[in-house]
Amino acid sequence: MPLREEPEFKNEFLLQNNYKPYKCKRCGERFWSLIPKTTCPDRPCSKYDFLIKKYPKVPRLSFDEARRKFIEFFQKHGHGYVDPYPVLARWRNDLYLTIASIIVFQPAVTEGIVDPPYNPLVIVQPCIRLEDIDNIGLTFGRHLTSFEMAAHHAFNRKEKPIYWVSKTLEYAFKFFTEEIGIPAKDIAFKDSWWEGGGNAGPSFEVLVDGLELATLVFMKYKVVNGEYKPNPLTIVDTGYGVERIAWFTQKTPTAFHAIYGSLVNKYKDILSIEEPPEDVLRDIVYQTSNIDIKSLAELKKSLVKIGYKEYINAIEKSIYMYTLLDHIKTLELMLSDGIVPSNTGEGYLARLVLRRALRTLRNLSYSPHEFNEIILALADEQIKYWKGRYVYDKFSKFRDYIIDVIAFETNKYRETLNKGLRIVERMVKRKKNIQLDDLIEIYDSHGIPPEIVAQKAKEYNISISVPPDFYSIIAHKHGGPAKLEKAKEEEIPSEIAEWLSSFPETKRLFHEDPYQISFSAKVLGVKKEFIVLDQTIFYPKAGGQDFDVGYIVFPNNTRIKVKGVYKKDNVIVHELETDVSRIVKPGDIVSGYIDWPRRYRLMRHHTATHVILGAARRVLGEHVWQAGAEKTLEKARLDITHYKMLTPDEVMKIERLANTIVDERKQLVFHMLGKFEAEKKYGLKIYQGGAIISKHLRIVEIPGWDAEACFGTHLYNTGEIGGIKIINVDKIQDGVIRLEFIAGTRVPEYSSMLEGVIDQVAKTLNISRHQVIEGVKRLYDSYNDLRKLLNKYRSKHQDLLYSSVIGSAMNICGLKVVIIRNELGDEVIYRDLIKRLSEEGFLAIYDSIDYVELAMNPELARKLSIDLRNVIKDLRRSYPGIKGGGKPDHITLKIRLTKDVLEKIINSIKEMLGCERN
RNA sequence: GGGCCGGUAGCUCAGCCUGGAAGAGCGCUCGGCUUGCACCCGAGAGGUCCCGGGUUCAAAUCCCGGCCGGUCCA
Repeated sequence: MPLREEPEFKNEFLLQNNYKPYKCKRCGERFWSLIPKTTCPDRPCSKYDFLIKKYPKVPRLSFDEARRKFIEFFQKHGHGYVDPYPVLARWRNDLYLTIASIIVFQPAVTEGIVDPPYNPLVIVQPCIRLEDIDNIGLTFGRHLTSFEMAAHHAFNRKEKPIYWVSKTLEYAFKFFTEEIGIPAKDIAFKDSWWEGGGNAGPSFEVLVDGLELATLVFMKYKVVNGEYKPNPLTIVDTGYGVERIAWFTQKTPTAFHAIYGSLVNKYKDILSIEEPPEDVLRDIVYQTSNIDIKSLAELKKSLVKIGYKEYINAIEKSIYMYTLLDHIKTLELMLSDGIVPSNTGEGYLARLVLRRALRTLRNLSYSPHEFNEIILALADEQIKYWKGRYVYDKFSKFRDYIIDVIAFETNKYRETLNKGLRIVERMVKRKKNIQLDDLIEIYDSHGIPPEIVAQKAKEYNISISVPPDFYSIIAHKHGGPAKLEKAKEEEIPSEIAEWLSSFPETKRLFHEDPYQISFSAKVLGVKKEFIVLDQTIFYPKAGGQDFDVGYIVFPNNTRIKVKGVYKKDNVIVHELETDVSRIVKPGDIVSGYIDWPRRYRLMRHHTATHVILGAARRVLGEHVWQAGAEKTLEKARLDITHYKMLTPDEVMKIERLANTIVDERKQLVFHMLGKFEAEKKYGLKIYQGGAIISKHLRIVEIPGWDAEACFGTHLYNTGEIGGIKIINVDKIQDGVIRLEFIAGTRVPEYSSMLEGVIDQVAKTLNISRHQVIEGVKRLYDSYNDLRKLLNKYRSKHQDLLYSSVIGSAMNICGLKVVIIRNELGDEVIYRDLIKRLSEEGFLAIYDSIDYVELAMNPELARKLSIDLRNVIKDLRRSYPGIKGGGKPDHITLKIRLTKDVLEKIINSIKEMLGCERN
C-alpha cells in the first residue's frame, strides 16, 4: 500500500498557501499545517479538541443544513447535482452495498465506458459499511453503519481534463473556512492512501482539531489481482462526512445527538434509559477520544481511570441505545431499498443488522417475548423522525413492509434463540460443562452468540470463559474472503468465444421486428458447425429467454437445422446441426427461417413475465425484485424476493391483476437510452435481470406497469399474451419465492393435461369424471375401514397362532421352545408374537422365508447362562460358511430351516442347558 | 457460493457415538373421577426413522450421493 512518493502529496496549493509539512511524533505520518504542530490533529494522536474549543464563526448546522450547505457550495462552483443512489448496489454485480459515493460510478464511468451525468459533479450518497459494526456506540458516533458521504467528483480524461489536486484542496479549504467558518490555522491535511471498489490512489485527510471531516482521494489506479495499474481516467474522489460536520458544528456530546436530535429522547423514553448529564457525557467522550477502545470492558476500565466510575451503568445503557439508533436506521435504509432478509447474499446483511439490534435489546435485559413490541416501537419512531427528510422519506412509503418484515424476522430469531438455548441446556445437562469447541458449534451452527450461552450456563452454575478473539476464531475457521460474483456467463466453447471476438456487432433483426420469420444475410465467418452472419432474426439464449431454432438455407440449396444460438458481447453465433465449413464461405448470402410457433410462445412467456413481476410488486410490495427467471416453451419461471410463502389469496390476486393487464391491451414501448438517462427516467428497478455494464440500455416498457432493461423479444401488445395461469408457487430458498406460469395457447394444453389426469383417476376407480371427488373420498374411507378391520384380524390371528404354538411347545431341559413359521408373509403379526412369547419365557424359533431367527427373554438367557450365538458356532461345523450373528438372547441365521437344521439347533440348545444328548 | 448442524408419531424431541425386538412428553380417541372445567387415573389409535445407493447375517444407527430446513461466513 505505501506508494507514498506520489507527486500528488507535494502540491502547489499547499506550497503556495504556506502549508508546511510536519511529521507527527506519535504516528510518524506526514501532515501539512499552517502553524507548527508536533502531533497530527488526528486521533489517537490528538483528542477531540473541537468539543471544547470555541469557533466564533461556526454556525450550528443541523444534519440537513450541513448537507444542503455542501451541495449548494459545489453547485455554485460549477458542479452538476446528482440524486443519491440506493444503498443496495443493484447496478453492480461485484458488491452488495454502496460503501462510498464513487461506487455509483464504478465501473462503467471509472472505466470510461459511460460518461458521467455531469462532470464535475456533486452528490451526497447514503452509504452502508458493516466492517466496524462491533465498534458502533463505543466510539460515540465516529463509527456508524450508515452515513452520508458528501462528495464532489471530477473524471479526467487525458484529452479532457477537469481538475486535479490543487483545485480539490482549494475547494476543501474554501468550504471549511468560508462556508463552515473554521479558522484556516485549525485545518490540517494528512497524507494517506485509499482504496475501494476496485480503485485506489493517494489521498489527503482533512483534519480539524481531532476530527477527520473529509478525505480527498486522487484515484489514479485500478486494482487488478492485487496489483496497481493506471486507471484509464484519473478521478477526484472526495468524501465529506455530513454527520461529522453536523457534530463538529453542534458540539453535542456524541455524533448521535447531532444526527438523531429529538429521536434520542424518544428512544430514552421507550427504553427507560438515563444518559449521564450532558457536560459529563461530553467530558467522557473527550477524555476517551485518544484511546482505541475495542470493547465495553475496556471502556469501563477507562471510565474508572478518569474518575467517572458512577456513570458506568448509565454509559453502558446509553451505548446500547446509540447502537439501536444506528442499527435501526441502517436496517430501514436497507429494507426501503428492497432488501429481503435471508440467509445468503445481501439479505443476510439485513438479518445480521437486525439480529445485532435484538441482541442489544437482550443486553438491555429485555426478554425475547418483549422483543417484538420494543423493536417495532423503535422502528416506527425512526420512520416518523425521518419523514420528509432527504432519502429517508422513503421509510414512510415502505412502512408496511418494514414493520411486517421486522416482526416476521424477530419471531424467526426468537425461535432460533429458543431452539439454540434448548441445545445449550441439553449440552449442559449431559456434559456438565461447555468447551470452546461447543461454543463455536453453538454459534456457527445454531446462531447463539457465546455471551448468551454463558448467561444460560450460569443458571446451571457453570461458568464459561469466552476468549476475547472468539469471532476471529470463527472468521479463521471460515477461511479468507472469496471473490463475490453475482452473475455468470453463457456456455460456449472457449475457442469459439475467442473466435467471436474478431467480428463486428451483429445487426439484431429480432429487435427491429420481433415478428419477422425469415431473412437473408451475408456470411461473415464459418467454423465447423458455427456460423456468424452480418444480421439475424435468430434470438440467442440471453436474459433467461431460450434461443430460437429453425434452419438456414445455403447457396447450394441445402437446409440445415439451427440447433443453438448464442451471444458473446454483441456478436451472435448460430450453431448448426452439421459442419458447414465446406458448403459456405464468408461473403456468401444465406437465408434463414425461425420456428415461429416456438418463438411466439417464448415471446408470450417473456412479456407475461414482465406483467407478472409488475403484478407481484403491486400485490406484495416494492421490495419484490426478480431473483431469476427462465422462459421456455412449456412455461415461464420467475423467482421473486419476498420474505414469506404466498397465501393462495395473494397468488390469486397476482394472477387476476396480471390478466387485467392482458385485457387492457397495453402497447409496449422500446427505447435505447443512455445508462444515466434510463436510470433517471425509470429508476434502478430497470435492473431486474441483474447489472448491465453498457453505454446504452434497451428498455422494454409496459406503460404504467413495468420497465426493465431487457434484451428479449417481446410482443407489441399485452393483449397478445392471451391469458396467464400461475401453475405453481414454491419457496426455493429463504427470501425467494418461485412462480411458474403459462400463457396463451399453453393454457388449453395445460388444462387438457389436467383433464387427462382426472380422467385417468376416474378410469382407475371406474367412475365418471364428475364423481371423482366423491369416488376418491369413498375409496379413502373404505381403505381406512379395511385397515382397522385388518388390525382386528391380525390380533385375532395372533391369538390363534399363540395358542396353537404354545400347545405344541417342546420342553427342552425345562425351557419351553416354540416354532413359528411365517406362512402369511405378514411380518407384523410374527414380530409381535415373537416378542410376546419371549416375554413369557419361551424361546422362539422363527422360520421366516429366507432366514431363521431365535429370540428369548434377555434376562432368562442370562439366568440360564445361554448364549444363542453358540448355536451359530455349532451349526457351522455341519454347515461351514453360513452367515449369522446377534446377541446372547437374539440371533439371525441366513439359512433355510430344514429338519436337519432344526435338529441341530435343538441339540445345540440342549448342550448349552446341560441335558444329555438323545 | 462455501463451512457446520439437523430431518424419527399430529407437535417437541430421545435413541445414532459403541449396528441387534422403534421410544418419551404433549396432543388425539375411548373409559373412569368431577356439578362442570382444569387436573388426575386407565386403555387405545397413530411410523416411508427425508429419499436413493453401499457395507453387514442384521442399518433409524456406519459409509457415499441427493433433497429439504436451520445457522455462520463471503
